[in-house]
Amino acid sequence: MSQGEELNELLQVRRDKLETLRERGIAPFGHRFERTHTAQEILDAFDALSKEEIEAKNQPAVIAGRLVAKRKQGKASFAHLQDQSGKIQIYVRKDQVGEEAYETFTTADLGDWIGISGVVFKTNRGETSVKAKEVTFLSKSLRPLPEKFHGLKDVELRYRKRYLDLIMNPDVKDTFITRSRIIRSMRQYLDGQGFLEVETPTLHNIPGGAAARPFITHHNALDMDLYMRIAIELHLKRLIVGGIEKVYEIGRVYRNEGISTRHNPEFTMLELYQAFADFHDIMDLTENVITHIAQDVLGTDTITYGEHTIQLGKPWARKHIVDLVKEHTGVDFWQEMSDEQARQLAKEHGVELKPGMTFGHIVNEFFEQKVEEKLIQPTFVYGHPVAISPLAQKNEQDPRFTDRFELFIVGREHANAFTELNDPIDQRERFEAQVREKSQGNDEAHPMDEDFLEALEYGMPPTGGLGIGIDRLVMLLTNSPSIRDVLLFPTLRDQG
RNA sequence: GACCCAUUAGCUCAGUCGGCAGAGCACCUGACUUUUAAUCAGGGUGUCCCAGGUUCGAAUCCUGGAUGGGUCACCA
Repeated sequence: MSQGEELNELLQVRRDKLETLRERGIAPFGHRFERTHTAQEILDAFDALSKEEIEAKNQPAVIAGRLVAKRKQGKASFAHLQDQSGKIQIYVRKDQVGEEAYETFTTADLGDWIGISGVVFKTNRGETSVKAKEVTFLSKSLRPLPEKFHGLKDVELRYRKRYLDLIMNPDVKDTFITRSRIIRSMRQYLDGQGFLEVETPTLHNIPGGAAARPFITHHNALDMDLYMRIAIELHLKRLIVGGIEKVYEIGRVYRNEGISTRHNPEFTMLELYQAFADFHDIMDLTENVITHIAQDVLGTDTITYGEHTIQLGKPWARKHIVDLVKEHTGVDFWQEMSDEQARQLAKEHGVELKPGMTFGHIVNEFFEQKVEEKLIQPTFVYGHPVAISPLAQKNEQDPRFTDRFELFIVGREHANAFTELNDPIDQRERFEAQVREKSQGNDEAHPMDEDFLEALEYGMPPTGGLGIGIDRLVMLLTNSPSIRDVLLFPTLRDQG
């Protein structure tokens, strides 16, 4: 509440009640409170028992929660308290708690935090509840909660005031609990495979490791611009050079791009590098880690996403990008051809190109415009063209393509991986090609990174690397249609 | 960035052809000792997103803007 804001009746009433509490010697913002049970613990232990069985146990319980429903009935009241585990009904009688405490309870507002000490019982209607012997006022709520039946639906309010969304919509909390479990499961799996988790800088001197526009920031004391990282890649590969053979980081990356149901400017990536491995090994690892997470967190490898039923059970399809383009369009990019011939094919098939695109870009455009959205079941698409893969090793048989794959599920990219380019001379040429692209207007082309090249020149073992977008994986496993549903506080414009 | 849609009470939403701003929940007053979207009686609490314009008169029509959502673009 800003200082000057005039209080409407709803807000003023609550402030008046706060004063009344103070006058009666009750702290409106109280102190520690020791409880014996959560709401769910009581339900788990007693809900299956009969009214008589519960009565015979005469089980004391101390609970605490937010008052979310209240049904006053003269000298007795029913209400529901909500804690992190769920809701439980309480029954407060004037003749049990005394006049003072009953007054405190009946004048409490929805949203206030209350502690109850009493015994577990079951009502005539069969709801397991706690009958109060003592009422402790814990904390005052000065603003009214959203409506109890319809909840909070306004999407903008749900994102801007996520706490209200969490109070009113139980599914939301479940999604974020699942998100936490997914990440924990991922860590446990990788740790079990002997990977070392590390933390590398998010402030970079050169924004590399991906093709994306960065956020620029400034360090005052050094008087220099820094970039928020767009990928973790180049630092983890330096660690491979340093002899850490299995390494990963789960962390935030930042890309200065558009916002959509699948893109947030900051998002969470897993990146992982394994010495002496190639992209085939990484495919196996990717399958293993995702099916492990699904089994561990959801207990199944068959999941529902929107209208689709997805089989996450192994093995997943593995298809070359050129074969997929051929399958879906009839165009055969295995044949040797000039950039001009490729452009002609794009024109014939209605594939839109930007100026300066070469053979490799055009193959990729065919894939993105004609194939990608059709890959519903898990599919490893491999063999991406060199032109769009400046950090991947070339394929030995056909150097137009690389030993790289992307994982597609429900038509979306979920992972990107390759046999890492460890030839510093080739890497320099790739960077130089990217710099040329940049000068031709591709502002997402990769910049030259001399420091990284120097690291490669000391010798990097053959290495397989992987990136998984955690947010999209959570979307998939929680059946969430928008990335904002799996981010507690998605990026929004400043309120006008 | 383009196009489409939305914005009315704390929340969820109506509002007809341009003619006094509405409902339910929440809230306030009262009744009520096993209720549960408690019930009963009474009470409307508002910058109709903002700024202009048209009109005797605008929540409603027009123009511009803000915020959000969707689609597209961007995102290897």
